[in-house]
Amino acid sequence: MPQSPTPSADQTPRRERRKEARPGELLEAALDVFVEKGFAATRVEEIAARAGVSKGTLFLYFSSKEELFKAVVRKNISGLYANWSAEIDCMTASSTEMLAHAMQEWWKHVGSTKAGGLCKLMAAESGNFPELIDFYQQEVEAPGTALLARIVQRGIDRSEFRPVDVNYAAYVLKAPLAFLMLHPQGDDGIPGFDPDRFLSVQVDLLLHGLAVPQRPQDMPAAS
Amino acid sequence: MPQSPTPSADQTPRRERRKEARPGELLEAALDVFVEKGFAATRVEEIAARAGVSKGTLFLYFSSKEELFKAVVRKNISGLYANWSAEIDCMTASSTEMLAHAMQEWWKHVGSTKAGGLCKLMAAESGNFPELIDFYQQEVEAPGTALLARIVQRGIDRSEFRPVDVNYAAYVLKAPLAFLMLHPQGDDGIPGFDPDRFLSVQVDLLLHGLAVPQRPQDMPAAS
Amino acid sequence: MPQSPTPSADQTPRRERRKEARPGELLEAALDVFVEKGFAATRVEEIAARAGVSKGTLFLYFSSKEELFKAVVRKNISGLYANWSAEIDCMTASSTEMLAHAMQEWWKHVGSTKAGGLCKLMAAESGNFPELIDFYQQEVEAPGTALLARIVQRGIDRSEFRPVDVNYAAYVLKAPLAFLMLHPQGDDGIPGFDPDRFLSVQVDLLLHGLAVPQRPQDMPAAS
Amino acid sequence: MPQSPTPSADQTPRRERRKEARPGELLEAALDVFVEKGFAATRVEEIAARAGVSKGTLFLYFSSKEELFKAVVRKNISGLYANWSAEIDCMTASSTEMLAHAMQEWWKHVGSTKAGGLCKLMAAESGNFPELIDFYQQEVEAPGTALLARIVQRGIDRSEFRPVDVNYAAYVLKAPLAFLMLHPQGDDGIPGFDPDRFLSVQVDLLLHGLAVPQRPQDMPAAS
DNA sequence: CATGAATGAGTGTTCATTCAT
DNA sequence: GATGAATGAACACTCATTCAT
Repeated sequence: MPQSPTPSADQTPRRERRKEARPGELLEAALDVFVEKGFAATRVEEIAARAGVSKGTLFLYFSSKEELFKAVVRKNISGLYANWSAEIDCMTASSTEMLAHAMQEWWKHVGSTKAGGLCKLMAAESGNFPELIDFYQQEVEAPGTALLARIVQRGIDRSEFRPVDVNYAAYVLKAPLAFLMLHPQGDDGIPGFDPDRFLSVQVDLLLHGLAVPQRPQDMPAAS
Repeated sequence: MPQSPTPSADQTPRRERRKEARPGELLEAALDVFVEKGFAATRVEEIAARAGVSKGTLFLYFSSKEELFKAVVRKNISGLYANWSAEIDCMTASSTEMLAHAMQEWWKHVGSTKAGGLCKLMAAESGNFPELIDFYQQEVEAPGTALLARIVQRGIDRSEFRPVDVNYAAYVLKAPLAFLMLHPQGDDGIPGFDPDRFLSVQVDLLLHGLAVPQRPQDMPAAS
Repeated sequence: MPQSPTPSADQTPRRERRKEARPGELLEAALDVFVEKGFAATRVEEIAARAGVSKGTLFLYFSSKEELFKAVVRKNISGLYANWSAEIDCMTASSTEMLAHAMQEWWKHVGSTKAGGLCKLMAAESGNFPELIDFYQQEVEAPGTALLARIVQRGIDRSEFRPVDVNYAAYVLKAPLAFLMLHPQGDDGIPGFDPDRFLSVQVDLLLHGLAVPQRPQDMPAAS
Repeated sequence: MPQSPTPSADQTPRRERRKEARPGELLEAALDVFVEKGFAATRVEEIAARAGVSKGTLFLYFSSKEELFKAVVRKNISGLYANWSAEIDCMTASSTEMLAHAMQEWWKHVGSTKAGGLCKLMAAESGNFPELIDFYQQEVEAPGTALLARIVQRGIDRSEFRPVDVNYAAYVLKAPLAFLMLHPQGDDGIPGFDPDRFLSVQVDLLLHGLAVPQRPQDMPAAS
């Protein structure tokens, strides 16, 4: 005990400890309210209240409602792509497995969580808030598409996949995720609908097609 | 009820006809503006102006902005799939063609139109209209899924398709349509993204799969 | 009965009559409050309250606090210069009399009235609200200077005045008016100070100089 | 007593000296910011920052923004004219030169400095500080007027000036200074306006008049 | 004494809703 | 019925002031 004679676990004074925790608490509250109400319909005062602070305090940490929203997106979505991209590089699995894995991971960590609500939000309120949509496009949509395109390209390079337009393939792969995200889950959802089952079927179909193979015959290797 | 039982050309004097037409004109204007701006960002004054009436008059027919929105949804979404189902029954094309046709038709007549915009809105601002969500589920989602499921079942029955879970297959087929609807088109959209091209790739992938057939044999190149 | 049987003086309905009076009432109230409190310290709500309307109504007629202020300036100052300039053109008095007249008129109709407070305001809050000061410069200062410069030029042309730099002379002439305006009048003012007397002395000095003429001798006509 | 026990150079430890210097540093910073921004537009936080202390510390020394402003006025305006009066008494120049000198000096040492800015502020926002107005009248306006009046009286006594009402003449002389002070200098000012030139023209006019001498006779051109 | 995190009343502005005409 | 002038409750954001540390 170098310093104070009563060295409890709480060395930092309460005020200071709170200061460091504030942004995180606000970000969490903001995520909840934005997802619940949408961007336009969210009142900053409610976010502040849920974080247990006053309106003024919120603006101490985030300079505007829009900045706060961006911070929420960065914290909950943007960062994930960086990790995933790195993860891809050191995987040895087949590209098929990789694709299935990537989609399942996205659903588990984004789509099925509150972060998924953010994506829904952006799609909905895109018309207004043009600055926000640009940000979202760059920070979320583009990296996501790029990640999937990279896996598809890898599959093509390794002759696992047919040669297709990788960008459109990436969009196709994203579609079911968007679909999943859009649909209300839980009580309001389609009764008996199981997201994981849906993803399995989706991956099976995308990889093997719906059509019955037409009498498998010789096929020249993809040029 | 727009179709009165006595559909004469012009019996009612013009003044009165306008009076009876008012709600319809307002609903039409409201559809336009809501789709363009979103619910929160829409000003009732603009709707009134587009319908050629004063703000006060709007409130004569709809007790609030929210009621007006509900009326718009009810008018435009209900019965969306009524005719289509019948059309299916008398088609003789292959199930593959049917599927491609159905998806393209949906995009052409719903997804890319104002009705599509309404669906986007519903998804987006559903949080604020919990009562509408069931309605939307029953009137739009369920029939759409059923329609696709029927085609898939037909394909399986005729040995055109592999036997798969028809409901999940239907969801899978709806996914790209939802994706398409969600994404902003025109200037705000992804540069270089072509919805029709996207649908082609999608249909190709869903029917033939992404994976190279396991036991590569001779097969004529798909024309 | 097209012509109602009780044709009182009030043919226009009360609501409508008010509508036409509103801008004037608001402008009057705004003049009072702006002069009393300064631009920044004035709350639009107080202006509205003094005009007997709600805050919202004010914005029905003026799109912002700044626009309202500009309108006040236009109504109370800008317009006067146009009249004066025309008046000048048809006067036959000597340039000396004209100058004295112009300055007295300005003091009577602007400087000594609430409008004078506006000028004081502009000088004070010039640092902030750069848009406002540009407007004021163009709308008030420039025309005022131009008017005085014109009279001085006329005097020079008619050999009534010595040839001097007319623009600086105009500034010199404006100086005492600015001085007058700046000084609190009434109870707070300098005891025994009489603005009219001040102007007389000023005009006398500016025209004849303070210095004793040095033995009047031959002097070549101004080239 | 060469090393007096009290007025040493630096007996107090640095910490404490800072403590005692605080109010002065704050007043200096406040002067700067108030003059730059005006009272309403000044943020106490900026004053504190410029003084190198925290916002809270400022309130330790001044109970409110308003009190701080008053203190600034009292510190910077009082005694403005104390020395000048003595200086006048021992000058031997002509009264004409004295007047020109006095006005130029005032502009150089007061009008164009921060103190001048304070006067502008006082005039502008006086409405919000009624108690300061008497103070300003006694400490600034009155002594300034008296000083000029004394010079004019001297000129009359020495037959340099025409006999005029000395008090009003003093006001007339102050007018251009007030005018100068009021007008924004630098970039915001009237383009091409030169304060020194303005003062020259002013002095020339006030001393020799604008009007051509009535009985034009030979007179050497003013050098 | 000094700090700076926290506050909350206050600001200009918007817009759904009302109601006298 | 139809109008549109009027309303006032919100809203995002600011900043003088307080007070726990």
